Amino acid sequence: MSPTLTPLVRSFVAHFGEMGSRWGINRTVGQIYALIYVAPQPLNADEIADALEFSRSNVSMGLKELQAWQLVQMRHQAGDRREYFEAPGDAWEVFRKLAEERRRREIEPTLTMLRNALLEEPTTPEDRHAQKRMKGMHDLIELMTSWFDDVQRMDASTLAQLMKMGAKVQRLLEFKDKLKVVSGGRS
Amino acid sequence: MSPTLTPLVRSFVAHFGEMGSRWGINRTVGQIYALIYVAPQPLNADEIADALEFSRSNVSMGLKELQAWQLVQMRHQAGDRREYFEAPGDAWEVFRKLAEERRRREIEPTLTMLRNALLEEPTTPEDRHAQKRMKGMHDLIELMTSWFDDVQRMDASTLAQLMKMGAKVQRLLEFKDKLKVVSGGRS
DNA sequence: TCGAAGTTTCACAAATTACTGAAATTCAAG
DNA sequence: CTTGAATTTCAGTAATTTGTGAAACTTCGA
Repeated sequence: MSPTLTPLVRSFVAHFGEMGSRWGINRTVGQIYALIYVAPQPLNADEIADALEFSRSNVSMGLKELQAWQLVQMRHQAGDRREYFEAPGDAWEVFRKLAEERRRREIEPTLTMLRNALLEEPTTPEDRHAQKRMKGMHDLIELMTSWFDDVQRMDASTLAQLMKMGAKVQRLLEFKDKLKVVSGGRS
Repeated sequence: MSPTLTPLVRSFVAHFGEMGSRWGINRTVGQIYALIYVAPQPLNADEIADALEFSRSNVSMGLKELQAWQLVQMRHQAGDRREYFEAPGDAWEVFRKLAEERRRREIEPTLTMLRNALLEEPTTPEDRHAQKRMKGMHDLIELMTSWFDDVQRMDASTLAQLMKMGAKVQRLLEFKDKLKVVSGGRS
């Protein structure tokens, strides 16, 4: 990191580097994102390589990965052929993208594997038991992800409202059930 | 993996090995968990080492980590000094544990860093801008995690109800708002 | 079409992480 | 206490992942 970064930015960037591995991205990628995130204006690859003292190609790879995650977007500036990068400011959108990508990488493959495993005809008692367990895992994941789909489709204000309600949503649900009982409806 | 495993179990275990790295655990740990998860009865360390063809110490380490994640529990069997391990069957509970642990490792450190950064007095325009961005990140994470706390505190049936409703919860919220308007209440 | 500015690829080096087996430790029964 | 089965630690090695710099490639303007 070149001395042109302020200590505040420097420590933010360093933290993202350290956490990167826990988040499934590498150090470099984390730091590049952090730098772009706090920068007051879009940065180009050279500025990033210079500020973080990374090799130019490393920055190029990192930017490519961040674009795959849709965490940064490319902009062009008038009269400059270079590509500039910035981090979208809408935090909700960022969260949504992260969750979506993570799901694609960390959940979907497992769901596919489980579905296939459940199609097999069990041949032994062990397999029969194993399939029961797999079914349990499969059903939970399916429920969670389809709920997540629903939540993601909500607009930000509904979501914010839901979140701010927190556990109070429980009371609302109870209330709803009471209404149904009184009017003789069913779920 | 010894030939005593059926192909079904074998592929389940192999999948957890491959996915392990994406989930922030290592291959060995993933495979050990998978094996315990589908096993019809608790297993001891030797059985695991034998079935997966891992060194005994590797299994020992892996079990230690799984216990730290609270994904397996230890049992003792009468007249046998060895420790036997099994995976809790309640999938909700497993999910809760995973989420909690992940939060502790992946979110809390960042929240702490952000809180500290926001206490600093900005000395330059760049820092002022950087702090604004950090505040945005901080607030979102805080909102998400506190909502998560709320959700976790709900009992399983409320949660299941909420999830099955999915996007329909939006209608319920709108309904609630209408009631408030009619009765002159406020949020 | 040429060349300059920019980006990407690739083979290798460096660093990190995972795994092993021997040695040390723990623990319960005799 | 002593013994021995079981578990854990640890240092060294193996494997994987990450980062570099040179070279290849792309693109756009003249």
